[in-house]
Amino acid sequence: MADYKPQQLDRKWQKHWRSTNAFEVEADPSRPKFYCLEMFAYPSGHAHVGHVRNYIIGDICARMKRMRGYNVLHPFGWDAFGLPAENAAIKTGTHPETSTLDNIAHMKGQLQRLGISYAWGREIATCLPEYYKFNQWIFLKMLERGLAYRRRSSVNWCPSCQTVLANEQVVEGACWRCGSPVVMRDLEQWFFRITAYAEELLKDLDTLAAWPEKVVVMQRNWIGRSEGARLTFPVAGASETSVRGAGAPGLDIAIFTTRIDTIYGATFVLLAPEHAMVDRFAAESPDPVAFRARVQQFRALDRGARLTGAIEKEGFDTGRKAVNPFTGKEVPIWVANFVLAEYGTGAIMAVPAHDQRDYEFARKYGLPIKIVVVPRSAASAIEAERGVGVPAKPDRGEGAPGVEISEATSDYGRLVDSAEYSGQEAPGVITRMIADAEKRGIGTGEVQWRLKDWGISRQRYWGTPIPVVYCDKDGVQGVPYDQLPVELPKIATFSGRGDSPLAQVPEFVNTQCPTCGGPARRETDTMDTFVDSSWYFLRFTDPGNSVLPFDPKAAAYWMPVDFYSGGVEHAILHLLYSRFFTRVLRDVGLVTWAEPFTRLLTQGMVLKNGDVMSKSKGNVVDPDDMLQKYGADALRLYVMFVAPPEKEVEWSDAGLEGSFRFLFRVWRIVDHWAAAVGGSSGPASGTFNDGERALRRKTHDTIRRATVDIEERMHLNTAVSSLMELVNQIYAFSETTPLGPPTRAVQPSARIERPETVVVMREAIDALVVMISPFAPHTAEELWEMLGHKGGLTRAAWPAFDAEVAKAEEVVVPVQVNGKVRARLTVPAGLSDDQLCERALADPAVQVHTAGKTIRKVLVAKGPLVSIVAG
RNA sequence: GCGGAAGUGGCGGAACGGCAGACGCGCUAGCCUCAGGAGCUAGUUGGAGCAAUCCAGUCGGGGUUCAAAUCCCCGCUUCCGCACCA
Repeated sequence: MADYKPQQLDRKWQKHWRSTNAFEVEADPSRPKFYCLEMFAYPSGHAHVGHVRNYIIGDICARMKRMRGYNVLHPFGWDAFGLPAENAAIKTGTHPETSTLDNIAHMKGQLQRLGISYAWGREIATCLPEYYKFNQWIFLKMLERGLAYRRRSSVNWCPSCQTVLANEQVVEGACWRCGSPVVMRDLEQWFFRITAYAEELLKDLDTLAAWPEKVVVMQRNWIGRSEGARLTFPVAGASETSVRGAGAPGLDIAIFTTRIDTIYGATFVLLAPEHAMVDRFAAESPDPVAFRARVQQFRALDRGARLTGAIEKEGFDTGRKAVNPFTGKEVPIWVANFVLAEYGTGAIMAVPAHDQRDYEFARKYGLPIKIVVVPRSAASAIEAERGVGVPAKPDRGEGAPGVEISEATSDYGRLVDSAEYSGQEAPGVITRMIADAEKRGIGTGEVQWRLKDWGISRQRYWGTPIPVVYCDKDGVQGVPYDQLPVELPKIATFSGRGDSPLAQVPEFVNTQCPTCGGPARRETDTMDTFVDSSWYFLRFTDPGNSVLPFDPKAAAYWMPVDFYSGGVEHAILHLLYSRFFTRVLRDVGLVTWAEPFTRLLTQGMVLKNGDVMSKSKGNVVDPDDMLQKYGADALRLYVMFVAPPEKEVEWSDAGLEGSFRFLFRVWRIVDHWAAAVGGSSGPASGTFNDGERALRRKTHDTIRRATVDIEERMHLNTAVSSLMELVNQIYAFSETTPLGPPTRAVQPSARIERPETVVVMREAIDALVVMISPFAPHTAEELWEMLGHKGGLTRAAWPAFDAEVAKAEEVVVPVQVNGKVRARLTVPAGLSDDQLCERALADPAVQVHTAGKTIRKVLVAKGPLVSIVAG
């Protein structure tokens, strides 16, 4: 027997694939395309089996589709900018470029040793000017279209290191390096106006039928559309005219609410500590110093406390009043720490009876609570109680009905104590109240989004320079296209001090104004690395283009990505930004559709000792160790067999060994039969005996199952198990032939008398080797060669399923009596329902259970299966 | 709190309303072997029985159906996401 030395096969076939450019492709409109993509990698240095699982999943898909006749694009690249490399540079002095390129080289080797079938000719790395030039190009397009803009925004600042910190550098409110408390600092920053696409991004989620429901829901929540009304609460006493809603500018408080139907219960107004009106009230207050001190307390406290969990709701009275535009009554204005400045208008009307947060706040400070909605279910009970006329408690103040409530009820229902709206019900009354507010000029219907514009400025070195210059005379200007890329200058030392590292490079900062030629300064911030990953899948369609991000024709052929797989941690940001970018590029005219990823798979993580693998936990399984022991194929097969791709799995050495044993089992049986079945060809025909027909049935049934499991259901684990079943049956069949089992040496006298046996065995073994090749490509290629096939496996034809052959001649039909299986009839296939019923009722085991009972019903269900109801 | 997913042998997991536990790991017995942590064969949900077979059984409780792991309702548990979004 030929030795099975998987490590040698790995080397042999990987070399072969490389030297023949086996996986490089060109667009070919005459052939159907398939774009298979795994999320590209951050080059951290070492891939562990958790990362690698994803690449294997994609590879099974890519290899299978190639054999199914598709022109398969399966590229890989590197998400190569980012903070870790810069952090390392600060610590060790190694330049990010050096460490990044080293890491890429190492990880690329790892993936090649796994035999992943990438078109390496299309490899990209986002840290190279050829790539990030087009980040800048897209930025300029956005700038032209008003989709990129500047505004002040706060960043984390470490006063001790004198530097800006990214969110991931802030650990529990403190600097990652020195542990000092982080403060907020306002800087001018660049934003992408993703909110301009909010409506479309939300609506089109409905078209993503082949995305996991979970991801769609997460995106929907993240976008967070809510319908409501923007209403004006004039500040009392500031201007007499404002009471009628024609208020002097700056003296109205705008609020957003989704519950205008509760407005008669709005007994106070709350402002976010950051609300513009707060500063004004402070200035006008009797004691501005004390006022500002309290505000400052909230502004400072907020951020740190929010990380650790729920903060106690606190606030204080501004001493000012606003007029509820519906009741016409004055209500107090408070500042509250839980009101968010960045959502809605930064101010709310508080309805303590119908909002739990407002309720807690009202209770704490003794503010009035007024019930204005009676939920349908509780209506009669509460009305009965109200009827007794329990006096209002002092802390509920004027207008509070005599109903004791212990929590807010936010259910919809019938309005009470709401002037002319009393007795009406949501949702109708909401529409009417908004219409009335619009008529009176005190408000308008409005849609609010939880999604905010995307701040892309990073005060970092290792990223794409933002292609903008500032001229004292001509203002903010995009760098002209013909001056791209704005290259990242080499920096020798990384101090980790200062706001933006690039600001410390005068040769970079000082430039000329593209308009007047006078002195100008460059933007020194770099882009968020999510920009890089928001369009890389398009770059793969035309990675060498130096004029455009990609040729629209290339994208038109290859896109959209047919199968995209990666970690669920990118369910929101990366995927949402990619959908946003694709729409922008559509509006720019480079592509013609909006959704970049047709089918999405979020693969589960690989755990070790019940925990996510990580260097710090010391539980990393290095694929290279496994390759050395068992070869790439056993690892690939195991990772696919252990569970469905979406599920997380616990790593098991024993399981890996089992997969190795299976491959060895395949190797032995193919080797055992290679001489007998190899070399010859032709369709399977002849007069087959029972055993031969059974094997053919199994072969074709396996073809059907494996094809569906891989291509449609992505149940790679069951695809493998069906192949295992086929192998088991091939072994069993082999035992019945003169050649015997592969464990026994073949007798010199052994000869296969029946040509049909050879034909059937060849059909089974050929199909097996082809179908196992996506999982175990090295072993399969070697066996394929051993069987005398020429031309390699990567583009061999996937076996064709023949329904006639797979059809069973005899079927086992279970018979249920009152829902329990009492007999199994072995009958020829194709009996009529009546014949089946007749035989079922005649069966002795059935008669035992129907004896003495009346047969009430007999039916034949698909399967087939006979169901008898007796009683 | 809101939203999502899931609960099946000792373990990983199968089963597009129709034979629960495919396939594998582990374990048990036998064969082969100088030996085996190799290979082969058989067994392996629990309980009763020499056995044929019978009873129970897919988190718990109801329901729909000739038929439910699967569909519906209530509850429990676990995991994940969002988390004061007005």
